Amino acid sequence: MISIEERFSAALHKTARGWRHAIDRRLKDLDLGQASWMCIAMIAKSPQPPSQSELAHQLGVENPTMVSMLDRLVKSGFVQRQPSELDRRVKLVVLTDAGMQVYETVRKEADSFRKELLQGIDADKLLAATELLEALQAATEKSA
Amino acid sequence: MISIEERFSAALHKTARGWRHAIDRRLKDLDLGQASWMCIAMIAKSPQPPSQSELAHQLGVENPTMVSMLDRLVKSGFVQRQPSELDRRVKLVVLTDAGMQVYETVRKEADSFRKELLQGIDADKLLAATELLEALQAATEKSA
DNA sequence: AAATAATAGTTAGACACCTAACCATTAGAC
DNA sequence: GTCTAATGGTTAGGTGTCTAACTATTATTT
Repeated sequence: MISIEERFSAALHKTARGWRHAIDRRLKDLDLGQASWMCIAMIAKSPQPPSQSELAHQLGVENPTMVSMLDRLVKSGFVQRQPSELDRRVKLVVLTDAGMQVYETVRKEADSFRKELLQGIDADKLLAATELLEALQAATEKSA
Repeated sequence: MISIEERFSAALHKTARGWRHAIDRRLKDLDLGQASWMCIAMIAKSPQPPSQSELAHQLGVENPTMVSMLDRLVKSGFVQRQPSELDRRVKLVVLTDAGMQVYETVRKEADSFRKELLQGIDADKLLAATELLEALQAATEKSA
C-alpha cells in the first residue's frame, strides 16, 4: 500500500516534468529550451538590466550555469553582456531586439498554456494547493 | 499584479526543484544523483528484472538517457546487463549486491525526508493537493 | 597603506536529459 | 518464405545543471 506522502511526491515531480515538456513542445519552433526562455523572460521583466549573479539567483541556478546559458544566448543573438561602469567586476545583461521579440512570443504561449491547463480547476482548491506548495518550497530552501 | 495561475506555476516548479536538491544533498555521500538512485530503486521494486525500455518508461525518460545512465551504473558496479534468452534484442537489468545495499540506504533517507517535510501538513489539504496534481499530470500527458 | 576577505565572473569536468540517425532482431503482411 | 514494419538498444551531438578551482576586482581589517 502506497502512502499519501509517496503519492504526493510522485505527483509533484511528474506534474512538474509534464508541464515543462508540454511547454517545450509548444515552443519547439523557437529552438529554445525552457531554461532559455525563462531566462529571457526574467531579463525582460527586470526594471534595470540585471547582473549575471542577480539573474542566476532569480532563476535559482548557480553562477556557472548562468555563464554557459548566457554564452548560448549571446551566440544566438538574443542578449548582450554590458560591462558595468560602477563596478568593473560586474557585467549587466540586456536583451537585443531579437530577444525582445522572442519574449513576446514566449509570454503569449506560456500565458495561454497556463490558462488552458488550469481553466477547469476550482479557484479555492488552486489557491490552497499554491499555498501548500509555497510552504513546502520555503521548507526545502530552509534546509539548504 | 501576479495571477494565481502564475503563482501556482512558479510554486510548482520551485518546490519540485527544491525537493530534488534537498534529497541530493542528503545523499551526496553516496555520490549518486537523484536520477541514479531513482533508477536503482525502480529496479529493486520490480518483481521481474526489467528490460531497459521498461525501465525508461517507468522513470519517464527516453531510451538513450537510460543507456548512458546504465553505462554509469554498470561502471560503478551497481547493476548488470543480462541478455534475455527469449528475445535476443532485449537486455534485462539486475542489481548487484552493492546495488541492493545502496537501495536500502536510499529508501531510508527518502522515506525520512518525505515524512519530515510533510509532517506538519494537514492530511486533507495534502490529499486535495495530490488529487489536483494528479489531474494536472494526466492533462499534461494527454496533450503529448 | 598593505594584507586579507569577499564578490563577480569564468573554466574544467561531470551528470542528466533530449532528438535524430543507426544496427540488430523480431513480428507481420503478402 | 520473403519483404517490410516495428522494437530494443546504441551512438552522436546539443542543452541544462552541478561542484571545485581559478582570475580580477572591490571591500575590510589592521
